[in-house]
Amino acid sequence: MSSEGLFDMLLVSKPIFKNREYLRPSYTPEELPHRGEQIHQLARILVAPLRGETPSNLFIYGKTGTGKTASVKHVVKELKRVSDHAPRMVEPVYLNCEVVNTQYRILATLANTFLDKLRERYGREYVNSLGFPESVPMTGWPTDEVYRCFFRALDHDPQLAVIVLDEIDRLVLKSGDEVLYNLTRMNSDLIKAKVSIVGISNDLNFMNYLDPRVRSSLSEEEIVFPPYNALQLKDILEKRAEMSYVDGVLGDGVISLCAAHAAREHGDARRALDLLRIAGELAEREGVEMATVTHVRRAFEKMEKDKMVEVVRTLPSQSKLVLFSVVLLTERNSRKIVTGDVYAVYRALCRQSGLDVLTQRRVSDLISELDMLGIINAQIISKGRYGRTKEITLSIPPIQARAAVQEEHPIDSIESLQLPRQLTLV
DNA sequence: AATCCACAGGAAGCCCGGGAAC
DNA sequence: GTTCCCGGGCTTCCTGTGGATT
Repeated sequence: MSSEGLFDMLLVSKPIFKNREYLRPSYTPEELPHRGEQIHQLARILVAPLRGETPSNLFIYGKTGTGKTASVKHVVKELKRVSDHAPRMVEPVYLNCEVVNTQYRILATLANTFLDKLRERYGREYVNSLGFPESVPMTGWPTDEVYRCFFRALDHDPQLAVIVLDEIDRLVLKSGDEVLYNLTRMNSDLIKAKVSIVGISNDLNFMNYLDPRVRSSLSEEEIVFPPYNALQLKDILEKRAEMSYVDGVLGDGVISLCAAHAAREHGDARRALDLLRIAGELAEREGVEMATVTHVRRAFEKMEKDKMVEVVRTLPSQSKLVLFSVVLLTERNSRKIVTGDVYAVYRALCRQSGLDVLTQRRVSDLISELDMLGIINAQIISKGRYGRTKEITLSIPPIQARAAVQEEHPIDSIESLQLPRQLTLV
């Protein structure tokens, strides 16, 4: 192949995408189809304080990819726009508890946010004259000091702080519910300002870890985001496809198939969009002018594969060695793989790479764990007189597993190992 | 019917790192 | 800082077991 033609194919073939950004998870659409009811409820609850009523806290629950975050962001944005003419300004703060996940960091972020707002409104000198610091450092202060700073900055003006805590379960799991307790209690001490907490979670179980007082005050209002069904997903995909794909490049049934796949996985719209995008990217890479259902199928396989490779790559090294043993045996052996074989190879691998050799008892557990993860399949079988064991097969292509494991253990083949006799002569 | 293989998998306890409590 | 406690990874020791073989 001449290097001259290297880019020809890519440039000459017609583009498939108009703008693929609209298919990425980072893009928040203006319009959220099939979430009208939830958005309406959200708006109804959040707008109450603008009419002088006491704000309610709000808890939102729904599986991943059901539009929780997008809906909240959307409503909060609208609310802020409307509130310019209301007696009480709305100041939304969005915090993702996956990132900001301790009491201190949350309070510090809030304090700094409202300090900034104060400066915006009155100028730096005035704010400094009130004895506020330039900013709250992200570490170092006593927590109650940070809290007080936030409190004062907030209560300086009549405003409604809408504090959105996304993935709130992460916070509670890591740092407990003390922050939530403090935040939900604030309203009784605030004079001019008010706060409204919006908690978002995809795990309903975490409520059990909360202090009952926090739980009841956080879930004064609750909104559930049900999964999208296949029809709704199809509708969403169609809208986005129109924005991101060139007209007519999507083959028959492409969107339906993406929707069907995602509907099976608890109606995750994010997954559906990924699928649609990757299918297009595969077609593009091939240099064809249309994405078909075959591309969707391949995109689906690719996504599954990527997920699996990631799981294998992050396995602890002992598990990797066990898995690698299975891979080597799969490549070399025609006979059934059983626990004993795996352990023998595993020991040889350990010795070669200088790792501690675990007991067979432990390796047996590791095998079960790999089975649970779906990387291998281990079935207990009885060979009568010849004992009872697990029969093991690899659930993923050996090359994939190899690639993911080998970066840590560069071993070429089973021949390079010194194995016990009875194994080598197969 | 009894035996016996090659493990499965439960129970108890050790060791270690990390976080909470003092 | 020290002490205490907890959980995870691991070992040791153990009992249990399905079915081909005797």
